[in-house]
Amino acid sequence: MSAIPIYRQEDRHPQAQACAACEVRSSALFGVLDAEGLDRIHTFIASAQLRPDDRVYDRGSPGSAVYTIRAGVVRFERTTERGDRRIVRLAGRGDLIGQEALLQRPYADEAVACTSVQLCRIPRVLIDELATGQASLPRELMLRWQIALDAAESWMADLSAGPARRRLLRLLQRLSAYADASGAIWLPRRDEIGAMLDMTLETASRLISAFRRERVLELNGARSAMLDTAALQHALRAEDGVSSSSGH
Amino acid sequence: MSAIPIYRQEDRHPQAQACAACEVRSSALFGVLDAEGLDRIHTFIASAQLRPDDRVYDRGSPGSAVYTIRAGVVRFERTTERGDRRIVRLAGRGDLIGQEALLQRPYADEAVACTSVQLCRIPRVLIDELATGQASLPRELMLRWQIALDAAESWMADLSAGPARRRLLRLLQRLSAYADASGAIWLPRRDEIGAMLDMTLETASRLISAFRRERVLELNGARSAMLDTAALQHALRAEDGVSSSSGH
DNA sequence: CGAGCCGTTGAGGGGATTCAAGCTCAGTGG
DNA sequence: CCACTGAGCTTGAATCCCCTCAACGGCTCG
Repeated sequence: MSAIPIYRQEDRHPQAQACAACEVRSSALFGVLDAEGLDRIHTFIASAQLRPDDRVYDRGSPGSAVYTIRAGVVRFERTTERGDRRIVRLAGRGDLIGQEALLQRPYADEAVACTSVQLCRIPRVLIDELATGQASLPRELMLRWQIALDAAESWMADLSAGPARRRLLRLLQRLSAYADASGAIWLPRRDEIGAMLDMTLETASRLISAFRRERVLELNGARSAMLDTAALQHALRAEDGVSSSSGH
Repeated sequence: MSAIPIYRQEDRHPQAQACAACEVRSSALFGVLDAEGLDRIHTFIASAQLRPDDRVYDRGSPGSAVYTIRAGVVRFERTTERGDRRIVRLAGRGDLIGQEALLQRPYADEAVACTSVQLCRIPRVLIDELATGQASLPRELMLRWQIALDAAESWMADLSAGPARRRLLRLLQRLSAYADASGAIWLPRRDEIGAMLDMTLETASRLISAFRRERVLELNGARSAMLDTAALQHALRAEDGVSSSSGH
């Protein structure tokens, strides 16, 4: 960027340049920092590239860093007492994850890459240090927490209630928010859909097949699909409109 | 408390004395403040008594205060696009609610008293003011956020999956954490159980009846019951043990 | 090329919903 | 005093959605 003084260009750590050029910076945690601030922290931040099913961190492990998602989709899993796993939430581009590390607490969930994922690892000590100087940082952190809380609650409200068909339609609607440049969405494996929506993989498969017949969805390789958003909205309205108003 | 200087006793605002004597103070937000700190803030804090079904705040209304729950149970509700309400989480003694107000955001949920509830209303501006002086306050706030996030995710993980019987057993287990001095738990109305666990009120009623026959539960007036925790644990183990290990 | 993973589809059964009737209990007013 | 009412709870019967069990096909990979 032309605003950066030339004499510092050569001094700057490659990662500092990467941070300055980062396309999610304005919406991410360190959006509040200026170029000088970035210079101070660059050596501690590491960017990483994950492949599908790579773990970001495990539930219960001592948290020493938070992560900003630059690209891709990450899921949060828990294992119930009965031993089956549940996916409780998704996170995507611009989201901050693993914030419990800032409180020196173990991670609350297992975080796993759904798609290929790019993220930045930010050590806890770095945030601690910055928080004393940068007054706006705590507020920024609280905002991230509220975003996560809101996501968890809204996931609960409209992905865990009603008939299987409606839950899956709602999930597709959410996945469309994570669509890539070509408009293709990440389509979970059938058993992953089951873990998200509390249904069996067979039910998920039958529904996906139905949506294909209804032209709501068009498969595009194994884990990718194109959505017909108009047809999706139509199907959702049909779900919400017809049946009785109490319960489901 | 004998540690409080006598000459200040008469000066102290009644609310300041109430705060100093508050039995949840050590676990609540202002546990980090000393007597002097309490003196400064007392005039802004108002305690309130709510009756069942009284609303603390509405979703969407501009948040100007957070609340600490001193006694009772509060539920968070959302209304789905289809028009039916869902209860996404509970909060109880010692919990901080409505934190989104600190970010000058509208409340994310409707908060409603389940039992009779005692709480303290803390204006946003008061927290803003204290945050500049009291360095430990932001950390304390973040901790509350993480507690809320964890509650929402664990609610999702074990109250929204599996057969109706198991979900209701799990709910009873959670409600036992909010039992009063006599050991009695708050028992929701049948349609409220439905809104929490995504089942019809008839199913909830049938299950409650079954639990009474099995001596897991003994009704104790309309909204109150005694739990046999041993029988409850036994029933839960039976649920988790017998059936197949995949799905439910 | 057989093994294993993932997805699809079918048949049958069971658990939860739907529809319906009746019950208790508190509040109200004749 | 007691029928009247309505809200909440219970229970029954029938239906249906979804789960369970099962078989099969496509695909990758050793």
